Amino acid sequence: MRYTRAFFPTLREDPAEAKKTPSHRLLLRAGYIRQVGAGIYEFLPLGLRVLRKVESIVREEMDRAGAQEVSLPALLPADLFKETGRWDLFGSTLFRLHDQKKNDYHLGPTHEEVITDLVRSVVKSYRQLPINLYQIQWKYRDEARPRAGLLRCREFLMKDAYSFDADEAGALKSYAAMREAYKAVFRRVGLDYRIVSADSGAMGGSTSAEFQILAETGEDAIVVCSNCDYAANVEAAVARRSETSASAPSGQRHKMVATPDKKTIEEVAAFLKVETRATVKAGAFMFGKGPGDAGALALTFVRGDRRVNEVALARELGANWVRMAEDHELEKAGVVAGYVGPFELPASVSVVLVDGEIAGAQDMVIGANKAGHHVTHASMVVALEKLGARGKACDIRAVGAGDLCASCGAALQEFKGIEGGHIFVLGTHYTKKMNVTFLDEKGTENLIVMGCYGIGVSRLVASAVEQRHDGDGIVWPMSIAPYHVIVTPLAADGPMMEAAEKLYHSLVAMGVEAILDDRDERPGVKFKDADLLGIPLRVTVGKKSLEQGKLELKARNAKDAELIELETAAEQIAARVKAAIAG
RNA sequence: CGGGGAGUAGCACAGCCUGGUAGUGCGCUAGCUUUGGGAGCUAGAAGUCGCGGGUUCAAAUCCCGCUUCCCCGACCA
Repeated sequence: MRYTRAFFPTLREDPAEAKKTPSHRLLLRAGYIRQVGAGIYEFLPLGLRVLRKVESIVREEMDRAGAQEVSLPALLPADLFKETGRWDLFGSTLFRLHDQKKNDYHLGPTHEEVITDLVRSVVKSYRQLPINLYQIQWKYRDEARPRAGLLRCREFLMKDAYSFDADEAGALKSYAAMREAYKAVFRRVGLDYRIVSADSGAMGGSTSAEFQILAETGEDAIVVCSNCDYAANVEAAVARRSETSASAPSGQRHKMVATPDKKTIEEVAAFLKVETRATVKAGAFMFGKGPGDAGALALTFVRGDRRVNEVALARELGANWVRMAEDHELEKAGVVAGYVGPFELPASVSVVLVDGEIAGAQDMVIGANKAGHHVTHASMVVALEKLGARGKACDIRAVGAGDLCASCGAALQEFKGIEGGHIFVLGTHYTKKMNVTFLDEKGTENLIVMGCYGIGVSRLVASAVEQRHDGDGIVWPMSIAPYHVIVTPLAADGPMMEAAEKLYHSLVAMGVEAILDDRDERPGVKFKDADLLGIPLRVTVGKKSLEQGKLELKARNAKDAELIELETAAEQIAARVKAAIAG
């Protein structure tokens, strides 16, 4: 590509709409993407080339793993989502529309129903299983708040694969194959990532893992063991229960004390002169199944210095949604906000969860269920006994940095991550709802067991930039760079330009993707643009070195340039590109 | 969906409070000089001031409504 003919609209200044997220800022500035609306982007020539490369890597690894590519529509009639209930369940995130006959349609946010319907119409026998079908398709979700450029869009490119097996064991095998394929994809794209166990949500999944790309701008928090291979999304994380200072009986009788206007843990602990870890923090949540469900009240108790993990809470409650209760909801149940405790609870409170870490604690400060009062020297053991069937001890506390690994006891580290991929065993969640069966060897009808596997293709592009950029611009890995090399003559005509032309043509002939910066610009401008674009290799054709029969080769991620022989430059560069792609 | 901010030339922004000829820098066009990390000078082109309504002799500026975008939070199969 000759730069003078290229559609590379770079910006000298940071666009106002993207000051925050590095990938957003740089992809816009370097002319890879343009924003059309909130969470809607155009891919310009450079951006599309990168997107296509990531797509190709994904496609190669999926094909290698035995999956077959299909293309399902982005525009879908509502019937299938209505069949599984997701027409209602998806709520406002679904882009809905109707045709001229007023029939309901939507844009596909994900394609479980469509693919399941396809397989349902074809597969009748165990002989046809297993199958793994995938597509690379634009998905549409009406995100309440699109943000961070390509990281959270309303239109985004996703690879989604769906496996269909005769039984759970087969599904696990398919899952394992996808896990390996994903590892290959993330490695080839050049991403620093962690595979973490994840919450499967309420969608009936049993086994699932996320491929989390480490980045400061990530929306997810993950914990990783500093010693063993344990890693988890904090939503699903568990940790060793740590010693609570007040775990042993104090020998003192529990006692109600006045704590006027001391509502927060910090206020109470300071007032009673105890550590926050010797107090119990109460929480009140409403939970329910359906989106319109009125919900029920659940009280939670965790150690004073802990927080509740709402996802773990939902899991324990078997709920589809959980939110903090409002004061009027507490009042209605006869509970006093700020002074909630596990003793003397009104009968209207039917669900009480006590975190496992304090379930055995014997000497704690707790709310007295009476305005302005707390109870000291309280035993959670006794509290649980008295609660009977209403109470349950389970792990609902949030896990974070500094907690100890449940499997090996080493310290957990916490990172921010971008969810780049997610693999699930879905089981029969969809096949049951959609009645997708096959006949086994004995002629018995069985439900097909599914798995689903997603990779955010456009999100990986942005993620790569999040991990690979510096003050001057993007630093692409060779495998997904839009071009491998940029040839930069320091004059737009004469011997330097002639040598550059010659090198450029040799490179192209060898299959190297090259840009020739044939613009009549000052060197500084060319260097700045080359750095901003992030092309992995730059060859500078300068006067002095050319007179010695040499060229300067500089890697984008290296500090200095090296001199290479003009004669063999093309071969050397081609070899280097090839080696870098191979990783 | 709750809270905050902003829409003025391709980009970044000033002007608005105190109504009266639409401005600056970058980019763009032409010319001259310059040429190893975003050059200098000269001359130019380029704007329904987000949209609609109102007040006024007169609105980018004041008032009302709408809309879009950004940020924080909630949400995120």
